[in-house]
Amino acid sequence: MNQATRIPRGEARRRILDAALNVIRAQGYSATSVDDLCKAAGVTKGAFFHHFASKEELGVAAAQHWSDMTGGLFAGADYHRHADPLDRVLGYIDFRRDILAGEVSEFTCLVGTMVQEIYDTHPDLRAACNRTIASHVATLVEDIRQAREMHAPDADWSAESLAWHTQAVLQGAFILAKAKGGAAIAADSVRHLRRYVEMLFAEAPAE
Amino acid sequence: MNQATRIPRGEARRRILDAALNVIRAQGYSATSVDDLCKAAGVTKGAFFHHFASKEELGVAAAQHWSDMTGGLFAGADYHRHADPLDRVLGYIDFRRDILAGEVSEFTCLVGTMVQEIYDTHPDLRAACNRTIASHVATLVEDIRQAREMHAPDADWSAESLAWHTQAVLQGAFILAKAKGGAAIAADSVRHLRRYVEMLFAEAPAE
DNA sequence: TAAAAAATACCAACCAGTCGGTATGTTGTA
DNA sequence: TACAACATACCGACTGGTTGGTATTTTTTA
Repeated sequence: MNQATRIPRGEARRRILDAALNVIRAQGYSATSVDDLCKAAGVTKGAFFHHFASKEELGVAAAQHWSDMTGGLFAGADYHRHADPLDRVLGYIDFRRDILAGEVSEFTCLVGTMVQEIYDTHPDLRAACNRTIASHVATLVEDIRQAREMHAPDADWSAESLAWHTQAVLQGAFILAKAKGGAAIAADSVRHLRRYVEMLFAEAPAE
Repeated sequence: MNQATRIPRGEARRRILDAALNVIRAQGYSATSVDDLCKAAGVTKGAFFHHFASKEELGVAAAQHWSDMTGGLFAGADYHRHADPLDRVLGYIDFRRDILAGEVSEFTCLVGTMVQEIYDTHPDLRAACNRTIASHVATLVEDIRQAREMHAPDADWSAESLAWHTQAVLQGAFILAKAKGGAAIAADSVRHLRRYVEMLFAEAPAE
């Protein structure tokens, strides 16, 4: 009967992955059933298990899909245009703050949500989430390293550890936003993060 | 047959709550079934639903129980002995860092884990988690306010926002620890937080 | 027409929650 | 102080519905 709404052949997998991004961010991984995903994607269960051997495998693929989507978003953002690497780092932080708008489920992180629930019960999915976070961290490290060499070469912290710290602040900010029911508290935390980075690179040279 | 292992009358409720703290932190809220909780607590399903009208109501009670347990832990810690409020704030941060040891599920936060999953689907439980975090934040605000007045009265941030920021860092650090499978990365982030607080209160007066 | 892609129908295990009933107090009263 | 009346705590089999996953059939396209 609903021929008009039939989905084009070959698109089921992508539609399931796109649906997973939204549904899992709103409901969590465990509370999201395969049927929920099929309904949101507009496909049948048969199509689902044709493309994914299990729910966990979908989760792993969704983590990679999230990595691809957000990777494109950040790669295309224009904070990269700054000549000074510190401006690129601060531009990244500002970009993250600007994103904090609208519904909570729209700006929070898929892999942060998933790994919170499944880290001890689904090793492969945990590893996939870790890969996604680590690959995003890797895109920050080079700018931070350059900024450190230029502005704070003797600092007692590593570029890697600061890059991971930015992710800790963001992930924690998402949790507070979920608890309070709004983005404002998250933006406050990102502003503290910006101030911290400014101070790290503004310190007077050793006297 | 197992008369010896029968649990004393009146202890079922407490045992369920204690079990919930551990099981939910390890498996997440949604993935934890009522039967899981009953098994871990050594009680029957009948006892469970005698004390809690629903799984969500158990979650709400567990958030309060967590608040009571951790509230006692922090109230009894000896960073409160410092005369300078800044030392109390830094002592709190060090205390949080020292706690980061052992199994991930033993140092992570119950309400952070729960609210991540259920913020959009279980309003009462979300509110309970928010109350727990807010009440912990409240225990920090007074020390931060005093430290601010003493060391940085003209700062362009509020005591409340810094207190919430500490929780963002901690919650985010837990997520990274879950993703990476160890406490080390979390301790790194808490060290960044300490450095930030030190710098906030060490700034030279306006020139 | 062969093979991939998707739909349909179905299963056994499991889920949150219910129910009738028992064991163990606690309270009122003579 | 004895005992009836009642309340609380607990038990575990059971229910309707849902779960992740499978087996089979139909459709599409190369």
